[in-house]
Amino acid sequence: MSVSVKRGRPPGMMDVARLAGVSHQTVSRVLNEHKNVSEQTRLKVRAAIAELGYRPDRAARALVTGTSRVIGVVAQNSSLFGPASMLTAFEEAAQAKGFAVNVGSVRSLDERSISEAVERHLDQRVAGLVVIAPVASAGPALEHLPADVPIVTIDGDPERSSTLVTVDQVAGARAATKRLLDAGHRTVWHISGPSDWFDAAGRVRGWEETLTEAGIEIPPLLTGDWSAASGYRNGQLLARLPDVTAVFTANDHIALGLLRALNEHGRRVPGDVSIVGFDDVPEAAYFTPPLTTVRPDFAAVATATLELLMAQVEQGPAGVEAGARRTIAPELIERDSVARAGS
Amino acid sequence: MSVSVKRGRPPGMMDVARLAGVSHQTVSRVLNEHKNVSEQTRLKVRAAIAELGYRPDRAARALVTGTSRVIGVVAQNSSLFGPASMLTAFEEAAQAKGFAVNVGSVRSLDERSISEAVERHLDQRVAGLVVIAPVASAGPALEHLPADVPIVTIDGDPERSSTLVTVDQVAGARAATKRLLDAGHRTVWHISGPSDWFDAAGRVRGWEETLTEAGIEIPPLLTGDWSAASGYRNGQLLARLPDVTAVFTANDHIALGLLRALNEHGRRVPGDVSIVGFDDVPEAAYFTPPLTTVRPDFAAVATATLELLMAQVEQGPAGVEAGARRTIAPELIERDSVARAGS
DNA sequence: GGCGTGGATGTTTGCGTTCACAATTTCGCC
DNA sequence: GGCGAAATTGTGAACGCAAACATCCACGCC
Repeated sequence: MSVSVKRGRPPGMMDVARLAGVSHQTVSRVLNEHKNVSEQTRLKVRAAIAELGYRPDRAARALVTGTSRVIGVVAQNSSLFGPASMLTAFEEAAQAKGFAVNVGSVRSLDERSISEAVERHLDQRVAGLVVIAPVASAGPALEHLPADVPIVTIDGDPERSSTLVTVDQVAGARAATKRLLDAGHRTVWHISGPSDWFDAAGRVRGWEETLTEAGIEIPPLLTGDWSAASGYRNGQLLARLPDVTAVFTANDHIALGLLRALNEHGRRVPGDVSIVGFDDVPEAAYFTPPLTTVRPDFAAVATATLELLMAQVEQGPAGVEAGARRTIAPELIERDSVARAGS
Repeated sequence: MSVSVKRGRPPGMMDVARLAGVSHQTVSRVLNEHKNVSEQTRLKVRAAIAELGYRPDRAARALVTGTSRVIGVVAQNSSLFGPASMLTAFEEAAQAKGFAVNVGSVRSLDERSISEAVERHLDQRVAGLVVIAPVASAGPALEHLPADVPIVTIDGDPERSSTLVTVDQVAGARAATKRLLDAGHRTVWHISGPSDWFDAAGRVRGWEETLTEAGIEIPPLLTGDWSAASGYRNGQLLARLPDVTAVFTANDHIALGLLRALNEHGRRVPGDVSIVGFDDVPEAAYFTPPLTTVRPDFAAVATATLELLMAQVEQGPAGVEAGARRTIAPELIERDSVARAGS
């Protein structure tokens, strides 16, 4: 609080240099932790910085270096649990590495919206881009962007050659389905997410494959939209089919809706029907009954994403390219919504 | 794709000016939509911009104008429904006004963490700051920042003189409590949020006031931490007290945990116990039974916040100061978790 | 003792933009 | 038909910083 001369502009490197009795370049060197600065002057400069309350101007730095320490994230603005969790997990990881995160949320995941969000980020000259693009329509939006901007896609199109981090939906779905089969159920039904989501598709595939491998005929697929409402709607149907004893839902919220439908129809969980969800939302342990579910490791996804991105940022995008990938295996969390068939 | 000469640097205003046959300043004028530019040159410049794929460099602009079009938001990184919803709602609103949003999430809401996050944003020379600071400990962190940075606090300390936007917790709690009383219950219990949260305190107060005004003695306060787990824990207790017939929970997740506890103890909702929650999480309608709850209007909060912030940004922080306030009234959403006493 | 070597510091330049001011053109009007 | 005001365009800074290059100094070596 020593000096509070209210000049128009905040203090710059020059001011610090003057106060410390050195050149502005020396100040710059101290800031960037160059070697070849004597301990003595380093201290003087540090003191001057503190006294003036000086902060380096990122804009000026960005201007001269041509790059910022900001990462742009494109995500859906809904409060869908998965994407939202990804976002905060990533933000935290980036922060630890000294990067700021710019969110460009998007109302819907169509090509146009995503393109616009990406453009906005490009305008800001972000150092890198993370796109949480779980649907096919997002692909084309990323086709035509400058080759030299580092980008990592989360839950994007496995077919495309981009750098990608995904949760292993298939493995998660297999674990869920297998758990139900192992409990002695003759077959397992599935309420899926929206069919244009890769996540949903992967979960359907894991379910189908597991059934097929067990030589079981695949029951009709029910389609939801991640919402509890869709779980309830489909549940109305399932609840009337007495031979339905095991359901794997594409996420926990669908499971919640299903739970209510089953309950209203007098079918007990897990007594009459066993259920496995996906996501492990924090409340899943307090559903009635506590939900057995599949937990994706969002922190791991965030870390992997950042690693891949940093590699590109540092080595230049050409260095790594070739579509590096990372797949994160989810984990089955056992709780009380699964019981042995006929028990 | 007409021109793709791979120069090191992206094209600048100079390049555009040369191509259009005008001065760089004219390009600048076109970009900033100055009057006094003839339609003809405007078109020429636009064409040149398009041809080169030119993007103005925000860093350079920020350098010279001394301000950016970026707003920093400090929020808790947890996936707590309220704060997360605020964040996305605000992001969307800001975007519509042409502002980018920089998230600085924070692990816990203590003074140090918040201070650090604020510092990070200040380093980035944000145009304004939004702090979602629902706890008292956050106050001091905002005490000593430069007077000239626009800042709006969401759900902050009502006692402090800062510019503030809040959900009217007291009114919401009153509505919830009153609803229960109107249904004929002799009294209403409450499971609160963490006591250091203003939101939680406000809800407690609304509950107490309503009871007091009705001449009812206030039952012991049970304290939770927003989690379903805490609802369950407190529910164990409540479930054993036969005279508990109405509970107002500080949020929907607590209600969910309570629901499970009640269920396990064979107490039916709403038959034996009526419940009202708070937040209206998307799944609340699919709890068993569907939860009557209080819905805060996050979009309205976001809009109000942005308005207050913009006023400061535009008129300079001095213009508005004096702690402008906005309070958003929540709405009671009737569903099936409340029944007449003794029915 | 001259010369090289390398550490410490200073000087200059330019990043891409806006701002303040200057220069030029256009046009109305008597 | 010329003069002033307004419209349009251009010129030269300056913003705060890092990179490249230049300078100075101390030290050790043959």
